[in-house]
Amino acid sequence: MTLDEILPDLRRQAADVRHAETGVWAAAVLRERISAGQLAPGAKLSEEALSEVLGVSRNTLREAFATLAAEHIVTRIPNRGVFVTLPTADGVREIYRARRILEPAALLWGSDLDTGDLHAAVGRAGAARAAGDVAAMASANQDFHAGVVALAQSARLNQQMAHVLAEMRLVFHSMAVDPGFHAPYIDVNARMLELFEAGERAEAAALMVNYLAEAEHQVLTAQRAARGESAQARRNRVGDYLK
Amino acid sequence: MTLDEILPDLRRQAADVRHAETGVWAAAVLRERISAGQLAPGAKLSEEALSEVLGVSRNTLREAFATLAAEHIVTRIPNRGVFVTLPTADGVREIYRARRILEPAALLWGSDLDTGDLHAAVGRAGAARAAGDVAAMASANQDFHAGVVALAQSARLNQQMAHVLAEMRLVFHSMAVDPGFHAPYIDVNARMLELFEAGERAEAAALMVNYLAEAEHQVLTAQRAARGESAQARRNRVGDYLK
DNA sequence: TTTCGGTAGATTGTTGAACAATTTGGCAAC
DNA sequence: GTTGCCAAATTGTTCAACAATCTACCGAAA
Repeated sequence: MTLDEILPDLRRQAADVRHAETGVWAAAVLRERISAGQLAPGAKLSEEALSEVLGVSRNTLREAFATLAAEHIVTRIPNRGVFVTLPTADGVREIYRARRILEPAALLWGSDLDTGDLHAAVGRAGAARAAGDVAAMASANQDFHAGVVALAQSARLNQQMAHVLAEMRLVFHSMAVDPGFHAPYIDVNARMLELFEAGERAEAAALMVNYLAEAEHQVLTAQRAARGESAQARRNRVGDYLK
Repeated sequence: MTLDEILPDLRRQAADVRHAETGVWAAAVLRERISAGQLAPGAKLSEEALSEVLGVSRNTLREAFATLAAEHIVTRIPNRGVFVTLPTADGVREIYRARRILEPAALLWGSDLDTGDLHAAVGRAGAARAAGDVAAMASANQDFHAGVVALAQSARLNQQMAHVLAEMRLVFHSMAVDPGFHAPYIDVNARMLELFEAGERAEAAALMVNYLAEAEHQVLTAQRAARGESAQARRNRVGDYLK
């Protein structure tokens, strides 16, 4: 999907902006659009076009860009512009290095007082699989892993995990995802939750480590496969904005 | 130390700014000054005064503020201004919740290929203690713990830890630190490194968990003690900028 | 005296225009 | 097919202005 196609949409959303927080608002709008895949990885975010469409000044838009860049959602190349981050293989490995620390550690040392969100996520994932809804399956899976990190009860780790998952969505958007990709992991998640609640934390953590290693491998493989065939398409898409 | 006192200093530093990156540069200058304690927690960062002194426009300065706010170094209150973050007890607890995940996990699952930085930090800490240099002791201790997280080999976790340690410096700047505060931890660090290199990772991680629990308790106690006696002084200091 | 509004001044939030610096792409010359 | 240079487009940054909001001050009422 190109920038031009969602311009009307964005224009509609740019009706009510109040004093004090326009920059935050603009960042939220862009974050949301990127997360939904409407602004694809590699796309250039033109200052002039976006500021016009969002109805904010270039200065305010730049404040939003600074926020998104800090979240790695967007990449700034000096004097060239701002682009939706296009995940690389190294980027994927970096993501999983972080996840292999955060998630097992949360299982080992986190609080076991409230696992409601985890149960809910497992439930949603199962329902999504039954309904054959791939997007809902992916979303529920992300919720589960965010919930695991939430066991650590640290706002900044939750935020970090949110950023990591946002970048994972970019990874998925930058390649074709096999419809059966997420399905096998649903049972693994359920099993992890079971172990965790039974007090078998070390086992749960070990399962998480295995899960993440396996997932990383699959993602890297899929990404490698996608890279070749979509390189030309991506060039075209980016070309739209550079022109 | 008040803003007025370091204005000349900043003005000197604001000589060479180039195209493309002024905002980043301004953020770096402020980050450095805050880290060094020259801009104390609670101090208001006036847009007009700072932009004038740094020789950047208010717009560019605001871009820097957005970056620092994302790092929690600075707190933005809408329509009131930007302040150097004044750590609260809850803030301290939040920091230690994150550290109790990151640091033990890095010891458990991190790479053991390069412990050079850790040995160096332990060495520096010992030398600093021998020399009675409290600041160097604190700095070396921070280097050690940053080095532990670095074992995870994740750029974003390293960055997260850097932010956490920056906020810890704010905590120390917001209270009087007992000269003997850091000394006992030097041996604990050395012992942790010893265990880690002997392959006793679980033991090293357990020691880390204890260390962090103990440190959190001490910091909270010291903070509580400092809060009452310095409340008036802080009010005065902040008052300088509100005038 | 204390409290309650209300107003004036100061500061932040945001915009739009302007110019400087850099990149890009085309075009000529070799 | 390179190489070098120029023109157009885009980003980087500043400046001045105005809107919105907060703070502090001050007089009126209790």
